[in-house]
Amino acid sequence: MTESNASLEIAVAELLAVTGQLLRRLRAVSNTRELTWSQVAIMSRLDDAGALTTADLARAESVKPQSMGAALAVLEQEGLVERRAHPSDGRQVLFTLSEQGRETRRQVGLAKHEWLTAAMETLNADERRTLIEAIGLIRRLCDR
Amino acid sequence: MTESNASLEIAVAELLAVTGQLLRRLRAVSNTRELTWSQVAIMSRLDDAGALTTADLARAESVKPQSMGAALAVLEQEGLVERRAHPSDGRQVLFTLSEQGRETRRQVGLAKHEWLTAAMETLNADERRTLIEAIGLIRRLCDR
DNA sequence: TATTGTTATACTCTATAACTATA
DNA sequence: TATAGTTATAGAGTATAACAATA
Repeated sequence: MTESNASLEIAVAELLAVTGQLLRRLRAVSNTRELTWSQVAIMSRLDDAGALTTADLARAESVKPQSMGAALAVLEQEGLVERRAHPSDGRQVLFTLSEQGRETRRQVGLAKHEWLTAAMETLNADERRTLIEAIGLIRRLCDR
Repeated sequence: MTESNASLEIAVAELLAVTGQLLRRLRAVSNTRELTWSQVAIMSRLDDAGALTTADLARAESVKPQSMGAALAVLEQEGLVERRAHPSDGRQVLFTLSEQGRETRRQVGLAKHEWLTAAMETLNADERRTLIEAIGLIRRLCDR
């Protein structure tokens, strides 16, 4: 029990460390001026879901609605997302990817993935399986 | 091959998505005013390594030396790290954790881990093993 | 000349607080 | 009253550019 707690604590510290490390590494290698990682994340959500409100996106990305509103305003100004009124609730605003947004996301998104794709190609089949399984686990932790 | 590339690309996208998600989730749950995640990361490095230069830390955390310098200046001002001259190279500056830094890191660090620790406790033994293995793999990707 | 670090400046991401409009 | 969104403001984290000191 003591031992298991200790190893759990180590695992927690390592997961935190490696998450930050991966994030900064990604920022360092992909310094394109075209789309930031946060923008890619938002656009991916919209591409998957079709249309989402500011609040939906904020919840999904674990940020405050005001923060998401600011991010969406930038994307809208750049013509990458479009807003339309909610059909039945006048308070809500629905966002979708614009055609240009879809195209930009496809091109820039892939370019931004390059480094990580190359890195993951160095893993063998077992290792990739482990990593993919772990991704599902982390997602579960986040959704708790 | 096409299939394997497609699944690799999906894995890349998912890893990126879940990394950002975990990061924002952590920021959202641990909004303590005491230490930021970046500060915890730097202090952990110093605790592990003993003494490191600005450039060492910048490399380790994949940020520019100027960025690391700014972060260290804040930590120093708060009495959490101490600087001393390099014994043989007058340009370099060595940083170590202060006694207060070590103590703060222990207390605040553990508090900041709480949410993730609780989340990881919901995983079974197999799942934890998978996650721990994946952490090592991601570290390898980052160090490439 | 190359390296280490500092200073000045700016941008991104996010937060909190106060407000408006709609339900 | 409660919810969705906006506006205003601030702080953390990082980057680039220009500089000084040392190797």
